[in-house]
Amino acid sequence: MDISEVVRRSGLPASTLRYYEEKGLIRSTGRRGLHRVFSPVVLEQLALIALGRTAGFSLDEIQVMLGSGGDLHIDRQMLSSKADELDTTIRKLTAMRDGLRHAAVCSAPSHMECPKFRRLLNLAAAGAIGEKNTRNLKSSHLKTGKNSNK
Amino acid sequence: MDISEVVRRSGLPASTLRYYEEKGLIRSTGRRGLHRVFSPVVLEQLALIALGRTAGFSLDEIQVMLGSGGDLHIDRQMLSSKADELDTTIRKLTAMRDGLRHAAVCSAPSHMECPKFRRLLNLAAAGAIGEKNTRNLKSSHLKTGKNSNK
DNA sequence: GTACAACTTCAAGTCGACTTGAGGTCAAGG
DNA sequence: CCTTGACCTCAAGTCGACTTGAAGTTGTAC
Repeated sequence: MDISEVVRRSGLPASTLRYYEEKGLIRSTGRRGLHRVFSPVVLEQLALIALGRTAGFSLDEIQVMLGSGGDLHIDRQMLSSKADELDTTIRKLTAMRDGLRHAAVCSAPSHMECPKFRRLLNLAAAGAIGEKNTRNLKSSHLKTGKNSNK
Repeated sequence: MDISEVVRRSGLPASTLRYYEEKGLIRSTGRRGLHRVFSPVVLEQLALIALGRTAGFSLDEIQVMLGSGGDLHIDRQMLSSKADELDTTIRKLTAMRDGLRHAAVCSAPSHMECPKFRRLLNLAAAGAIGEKNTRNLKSSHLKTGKNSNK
């Protein structure tokens, strides 16, 4: 497969594939002239990378999991702790979602006067302010506007 | 209150407070000499900002909500749609968590041979690759290491 | 055989939310 | 009055994951 086919089948832009290769996350099996040649295996690896990214792993962490050998060696302990982290995140987001949901239909004249909203506020203050972890928890959903256009 | 008290009570560094002021998210009520003076109201606003950040709003979005007036005017529709986005995120993370959880205890010799893991992989491939939104969903939990230390 | 779209490399730019550093000012305690 | 440390400003740097652009090369269809 040449790069354009990988692009087609993975949905990732060529620049990303080159970037991943440069980082050592994937490998092209050779060159036809200058052009990279990929084995279909790369598609599976890309799916794995996507999986990892979605789970919140950084590319560096993923690189470790993929190992330099062909097949992955994933530390089960790491999986477990990552799952726990995810769980914490999920709990937070759930509280947030419920709070937002309520605020959207709350009858209080101002959100500030709604006890539930204030409770949510405290939760946020305790969670995001004043602690050392838990910062940088973004999840910017469909924020790709500028990227995917041009 | 001077800035050091806001720092103490909010847990945010002074640089962040100055940054927020520069961005128009908070306001100092005056100066004592060069030094900023804040009203206690700012603490409530900071909690609100933290809330918004945790829910996945950008600072720009939050700025709109806080309005230039003192009290917030939050679009209920926006809350609702943000809640929906959160919900989608939560669902994804939940699937991911369960998959990881399983992979951590799976008896298959390699993860690749576990049907559940492969299903997760497909899920990730469908979700993160090949679609236009849903990228950039990080949630880097306790990834503040470098920040909070120095 | 030649045009040209598709590939290549490498350096630099982008985005958001801050942080860091240099260099300067000043309110308050002794 | 004078020191000092907390505060100030402004420009530049950081981090991760890519993207963009310029400039060059080349497989392939005609």
